[in-house]
Amino acid sequence: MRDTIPPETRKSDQEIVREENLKNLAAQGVDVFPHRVDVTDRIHSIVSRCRDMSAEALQADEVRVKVPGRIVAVRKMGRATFFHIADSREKLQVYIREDKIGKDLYQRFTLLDIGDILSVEGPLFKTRTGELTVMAESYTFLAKCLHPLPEKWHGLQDVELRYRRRYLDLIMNPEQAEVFRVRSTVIRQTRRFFDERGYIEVETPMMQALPGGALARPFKTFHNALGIDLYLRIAPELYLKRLVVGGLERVYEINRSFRNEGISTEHNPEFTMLEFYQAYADYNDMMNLTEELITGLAETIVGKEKIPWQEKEISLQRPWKRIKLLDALAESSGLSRERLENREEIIALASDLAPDKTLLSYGNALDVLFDKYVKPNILHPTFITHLPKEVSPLAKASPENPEEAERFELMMGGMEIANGFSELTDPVEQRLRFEQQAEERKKGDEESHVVDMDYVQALEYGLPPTGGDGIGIDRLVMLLTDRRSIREVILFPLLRPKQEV
RNA sequence: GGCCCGUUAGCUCAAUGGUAGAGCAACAGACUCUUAAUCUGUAGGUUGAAGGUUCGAGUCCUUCACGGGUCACCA
Repeated sequence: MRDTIPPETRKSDQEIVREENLKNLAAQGVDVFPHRVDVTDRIHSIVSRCRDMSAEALQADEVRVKVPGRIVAVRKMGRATFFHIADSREKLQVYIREDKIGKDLYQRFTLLDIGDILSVEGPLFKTRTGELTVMAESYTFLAKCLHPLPEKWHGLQDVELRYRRRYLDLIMNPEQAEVFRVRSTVIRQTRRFFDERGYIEVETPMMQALPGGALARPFKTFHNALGIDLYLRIAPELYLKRLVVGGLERVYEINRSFRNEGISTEHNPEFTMLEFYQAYADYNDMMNLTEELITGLAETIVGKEKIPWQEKEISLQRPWKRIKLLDALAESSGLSRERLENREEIIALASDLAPDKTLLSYGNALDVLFDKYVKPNILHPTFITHLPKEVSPLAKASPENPEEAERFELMMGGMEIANGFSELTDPVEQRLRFEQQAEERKKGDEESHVVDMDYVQALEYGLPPTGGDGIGIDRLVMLLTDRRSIREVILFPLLRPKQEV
């Protein structure tokens, strides 16, 4: 186990030096935890404004700045020092010399360490090598960094430390900070996308007495005053459709759902999902909307129709491929349609592929085959449609084939990104589907859908034909930033807590 | 949960079973346009934890902890 001793009980020599430097600063009358600071500029704005100005122009304009930043590199040469300050985006060089700033302030600067935060005031100039630089005429101490920063050249590499102390990752690895800017852009633009289309954003319960809307195991918790068990939601779906019953014809929600499952490069126990529902629409409309949303995001973030993905390229050129599940299976597994429709044979086949899996229904079995033969090989966005009705208890059956649902899953980069369908609106049918799920549960399938009679009652008041869709935001961000692990796009992914020894 | 890999100085990494090293960072000194600054010198370690084998273990064995990957579970 690493890092088991709390920092306060074991200090490196470097940490002791930093503490001493802080004490010395305080002894010199420096306010080491200042309340307020006047800054007029940011590194980013200075760089973007003045990077391309000539040395002469800078001098003529006498551009003065007062800019805060963290010291990330120091090059001391006797009575003059160059150092770089940085934020999570960019660096800016500062030149400080004893004859400009005075002996006392220059001496005091030796009490500052790499990692400290300060603000620097002075005019901008260009060095001989042409680098934009602040000539420090004064500086203000803003915060002490009591630990040495990771290595300046390689940054912070240790994956575990990067997740546990994400702030260090953000300080040391600007390209990582960029991932989270992209994430913010995805969410902001998604909101705008739906707002522009007459949707309203809503918030529905994350604590639910009956966890429904997906086939998954929930987290359980307890409400003291009511004395009842509650579950963290596995999906907002059933509440959002209640709102459509209530006449909110277009609703969306972006927020966390929670599933009590294994952790992998594509699964975090809490994850951000976008769900949207539109009255008077069906699953085809939802596929179209999904295409529009994602191509729009890619255009903003990547700037083109081909996005880099793990040494390859994903083409987002529309229209995206739409193929029935059984056809996709037939294509890539070599099994004929006849055999694929033979329930017993498929179940037996899937049992061989997934021997640990008990309770194999035909629908589950197709799923096993799909995960094995089709999913890993899908690079470009593809809608897999007409999934088995028995694994789609909330979707309308297909008119052509009552065993299939008017449902799609969007796959790309080997991942499932979206899942949508024509919502089942018939309350009698819905009740029947719930009862079938209850049978599965009795057999021991913990992921079967719970019976939610309150939801059935809502349907009894009339849900118009409605299309619904859920998109995994984390996975979408993975695709748009070319990250292979979901932990790279979640600021604080779930890790097992460290034990104190 | 199975299997594989990793854990060594603050960080990035070395080290045939035989005295634990380097670079960066730190400390002391030189140095007023450097930029992975340079030069000289110094210090820094319970090698993730606990056992075991051995004359001798960072290295081999066992168990455990945490992480990564993969398969399974799981949308």
